[in-house]
Amino acid sequence: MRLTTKGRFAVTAMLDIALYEADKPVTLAGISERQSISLSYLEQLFSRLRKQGLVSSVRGPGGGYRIAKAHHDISVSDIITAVDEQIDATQCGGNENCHDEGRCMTHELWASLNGKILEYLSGVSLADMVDMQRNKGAGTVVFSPKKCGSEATIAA
Amino acid sequence: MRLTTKGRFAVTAMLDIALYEADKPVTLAGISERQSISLSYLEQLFSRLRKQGLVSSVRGPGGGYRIAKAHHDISVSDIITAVDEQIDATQCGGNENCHDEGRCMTHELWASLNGKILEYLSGVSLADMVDMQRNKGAGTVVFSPKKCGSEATIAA
DNA sequence: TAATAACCTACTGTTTTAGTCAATTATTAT
DNA sequence: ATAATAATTGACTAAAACAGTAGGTTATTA
Repeated sequence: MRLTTKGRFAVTAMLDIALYEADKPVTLAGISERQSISLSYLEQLFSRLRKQGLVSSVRGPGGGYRIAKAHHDISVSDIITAVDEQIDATQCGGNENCHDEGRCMTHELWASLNGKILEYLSGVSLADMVDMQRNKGAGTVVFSPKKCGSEATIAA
Repeated sequence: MRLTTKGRFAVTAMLDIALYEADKPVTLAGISERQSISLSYLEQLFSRLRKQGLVSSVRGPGGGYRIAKAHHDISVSDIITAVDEQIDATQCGGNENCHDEGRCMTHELWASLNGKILEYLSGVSLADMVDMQRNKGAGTVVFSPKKCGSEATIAA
């Protein structure tokens, strides 16, 4: 998988909108200032976020961006995949470059890891992040994992 | 975190040794052939694996590499950190580049994800991989996670 | 009609990845 | 002794990805 500043900035920016959006949409210039992220870089990111339907835009003065869905319907993995365009740890996509028979020896390991990461990131929603941010300094916050006991089962 | 072919090749190579090591140590040339990994690239990787004490080397004819510890005492995360020299998803290491107050808004999220990944990768040992590889085609293999219900608890 | 702000495309410097190449050192078999 | 083997070391490199910059266009509102 790929976890870069692109994904990190995207999550930060989405959280920023979720926190500051009220009657008016939030401008990229505002996000840029508050989070110290380059405006042009934000534009690139939001081009993708908009195409994936995560945000909606309003042009002209007083315009900006809004979160396009309910906050608990957007997961961190949604945001990262929107800007990073792949969240895959296998690299041997479909038993391509493993010269022997089919998939490489460690294929199942990476596929399983991939599942773990995705399971976690898709279990944290924008709403969770907002709650966490608001409760900061107020004690302890717990990320709630969806369910328990989901072993990585591999069929040979 | 950083998950590249470097780490993948290292795990594959270690597994190869674990499978083929008997009375004789295993040569890099042999690994190179079986796993189609460049010999020179393997040399770089094993330089680090040796410095981390994961393998021991024997020079000269009949020489090669051996796994230096018990197979169940080497985890996948040990191997990856040995060659990749960082397994960190935060990037703001110690509240450096967050201009406001201390750590950035999403710091806890990445730290928590980091913990998840590390928890999983350190729970899979070389011995597990060997078992899995030997049991291949014999049905279903399950990676045993250490324990259950380990929520990501974040103190604000 | 002027300001605002999204939108789009192309370009760029730096770092990382994934190696290659060439030489050296230690060990064993002949 | 010496030749072959195999680890060990260090420097170098092409290509890709990352992290932006720059400059312009379009739509909307005051």
